[in-house]
Amino acid sequence: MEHNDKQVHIIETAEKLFALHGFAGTSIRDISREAGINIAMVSYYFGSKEKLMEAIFHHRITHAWIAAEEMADNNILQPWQKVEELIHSFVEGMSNKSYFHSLILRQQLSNEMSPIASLMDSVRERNTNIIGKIIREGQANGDFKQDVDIPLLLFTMVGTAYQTLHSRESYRKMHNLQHMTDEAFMAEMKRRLKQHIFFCLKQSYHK
Amino acid sequence: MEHNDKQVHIIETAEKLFALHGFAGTSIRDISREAGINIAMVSYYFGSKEKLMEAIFHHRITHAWIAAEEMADNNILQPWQKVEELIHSFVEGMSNKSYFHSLILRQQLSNEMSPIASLMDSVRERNTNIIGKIIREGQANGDFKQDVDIPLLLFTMVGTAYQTLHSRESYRKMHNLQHMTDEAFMAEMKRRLKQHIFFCLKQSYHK
Amino acid sequence: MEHNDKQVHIIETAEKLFALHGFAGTSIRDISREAGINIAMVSYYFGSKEKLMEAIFHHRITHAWIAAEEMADNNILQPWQKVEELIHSFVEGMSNKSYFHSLILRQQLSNEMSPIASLMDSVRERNTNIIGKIIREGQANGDFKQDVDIPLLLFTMVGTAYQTLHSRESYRKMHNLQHMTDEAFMAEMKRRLKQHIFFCLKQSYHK
Amino acid sequence: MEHNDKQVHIIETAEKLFALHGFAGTSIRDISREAGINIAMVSYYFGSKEKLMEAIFHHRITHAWIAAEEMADNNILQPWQKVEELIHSFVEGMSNKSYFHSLILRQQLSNEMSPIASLMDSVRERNTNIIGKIIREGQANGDFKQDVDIPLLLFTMVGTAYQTLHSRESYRKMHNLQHMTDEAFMAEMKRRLKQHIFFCLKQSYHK
DNA sequence: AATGAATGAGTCTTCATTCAT
DNA sequence: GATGAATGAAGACTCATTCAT
Repeated sequence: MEHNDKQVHIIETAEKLFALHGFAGTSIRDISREAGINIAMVSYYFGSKEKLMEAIFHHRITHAWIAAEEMADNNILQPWQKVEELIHSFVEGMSNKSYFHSLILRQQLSNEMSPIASLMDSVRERNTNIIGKIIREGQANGDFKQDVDIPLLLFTMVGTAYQTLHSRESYRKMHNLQHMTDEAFMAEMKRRLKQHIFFCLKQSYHK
Repeated sequence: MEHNDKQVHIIETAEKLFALHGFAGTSIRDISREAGINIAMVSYYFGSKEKLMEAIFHHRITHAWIAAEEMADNNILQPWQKVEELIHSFVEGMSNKSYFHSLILRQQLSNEMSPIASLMDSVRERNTNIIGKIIREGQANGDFKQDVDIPLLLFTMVGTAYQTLHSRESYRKMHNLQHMTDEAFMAEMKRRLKQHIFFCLKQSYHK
Repeated sequence: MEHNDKQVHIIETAEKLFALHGFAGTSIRDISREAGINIAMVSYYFGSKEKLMEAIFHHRITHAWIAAEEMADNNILQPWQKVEELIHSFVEGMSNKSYFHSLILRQQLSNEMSPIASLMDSVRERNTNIIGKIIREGQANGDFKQDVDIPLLLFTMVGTAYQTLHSRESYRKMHNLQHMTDEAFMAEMKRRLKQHIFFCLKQSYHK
Repeated sequence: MEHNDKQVHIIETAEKLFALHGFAGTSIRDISREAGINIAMVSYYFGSKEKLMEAIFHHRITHAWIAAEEMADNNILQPWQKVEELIHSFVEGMSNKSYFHSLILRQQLSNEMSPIASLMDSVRERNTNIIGKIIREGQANGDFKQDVDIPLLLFTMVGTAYQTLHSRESYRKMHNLQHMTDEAFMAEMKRRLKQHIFFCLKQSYHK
């Protein structure tokens, strides 16, 4: 399950190309050309194109969301601070690993039964549980209403973030922010996005 | 630009397969098998696989959103009613043409310059203008705050709806609604979804 | 065997395209597009693409070379005048029906047994006989040497004319005749060509 | 630019088939069947059918005509001996590489602009220069007339040789030489052909 | 451990031809 | 008599994968 440097290089190259052109739209030749490796390396290291895709998911998922779980169990932060922290880490995660999140979205669109699909299902379930734990804690201490629809809340967070990050150029144009540097613009957009999501959730379910 | 019955049949079959498996992941052979037609028909009618994809978009987009434009100019409805109506028609549209909306999402993920991309850009621009018009009307009569971030508002609506409709089975399982018929469940989910989006927007930006 | 106007139009269009791009390199679609007729017309009128090719040859050959035969039997002209006349009519024929002569050359390159090949063989035999008759007449009255190699003589005439007419632009450039009109240049080139061929033959075999 | 044995085998097989049936009339399937190789090898080695055609020309042209250039600059031979030598090497070259010369002729018939066409143009120019050099040398020492039309002279040499070598069977039949072995016949025909061309040129332009 | 050579299956597209009208 | 619709076969080319080295 551990990958050496060369394997990681292939994985991340493939992640990018699969994200941009889809699984079927990316040939092993494309990957090997972009990564500067031999065509036979993919089959050699991963067995097949399919298995390479699975390797990408395992590579990314292994170390993810552990922090979130710890935070949910944290006793110092207030529920709303936890939500804020969750939104923050989610938006940052998505914008840092944007290729991977494109992959997730693509995988979700092809609703097939596959090892990857099962893996993602379990991830989604875990995420729901984390949020559920926070929400229930908030309901217990009177911060949240009783009729919060947790999945919808998760969908709003995920969906809004997806949509915004994938439409960054439209967003920039609509707000006439072309004068900013790329970095400054991204920072500003993420700031507004986090605030916006937080407002959406807070106002909807605040008691 | 007009398509006969057989052409529409091919278009809708391709729309479904492209939505499920992607453009590159769907072969003309797959389409012709599923549609029960000869393999050569696709090239015969549309010229190429690429042109077939364009035909799908033109087929769907031609008659869309005209109602929304009319509604925005409507003088009887209040701004918030218009937003409600917009959410309603958007969610209904997306759930009725779910394959097509998967296609849009896929197209958005491959951020390439193409005739289709330009077409979608203009559609997005039009949608933004419609909402903008409603919001500004609401700001004028004091219904909305002044600092509404219209693009983010659009992204929340679109993103939440996408995410929910594509995760309908997860949603069903999380709420233990397996006892309902498919129709009843969909109706209930859409009801909750519309209400949720409306709350998100209303509470965030209501003055 | 008689062709109506529409059929002749198809024949001549096909002749041009076959000459330029070869038989296999020209599709029935190309022909019908260029001729402005329906795709099914070729099969309808001629049965098949192959049969259309045969029709082209029959169309052109039926009325050809009859004059040459008459001239050979003529009693007034001297043998060398007949040769001169032959060269003249051959060069003119080739430059007037240049597409057809390209076809002949192409057919000759594919040394296949076919109805067309047999037809051309008989034409070549007839041409050889005509020249043979003139030469023998010249040998009888002492104008020609006895050891004239008639086929080689024919090949020189045909080959030189072919080569020159197909390299007209090279010829023009080599002689810096770009200032002339196309018509004037062609006339001049044909004049030189005829004279050149005549000299080649006359000087070689004149007694 | 260097080709291994297998590539040369493919090149020469394709050369033969293209010569006999034309470029469009020869499928990659035909070539691979005749050469006893896998269909994908052509694309694998040469990239495309078109590139294979270019490879044929580069393969043949690279080492050609260098001898001729050296001979033209030779100080021992007399101009007429050089012409004789030129005719000899040209006829031999054409009969040894008859498939390739069919290809050249075919390429010339389709007067298209292509990398190959440019290549052939430069070859033709070089050949003309070589002959021109010899002729001018002959004019200087009084062997040739002043008004020699060099291009026409070249066309006679090339055209006669082409025409004769491609009509060898007709020639054999016309002279009743079926009793000779193929080798003996070819030797005899080439002997007569060279002499014939030499006479044509000599008598036309000898002072 | 790593790779260049090779291939059978599959890709999209075009072909000449047929047939119902 | 003439044609638009339709198709099976074949076209060139690319694919993921294997194997000998």
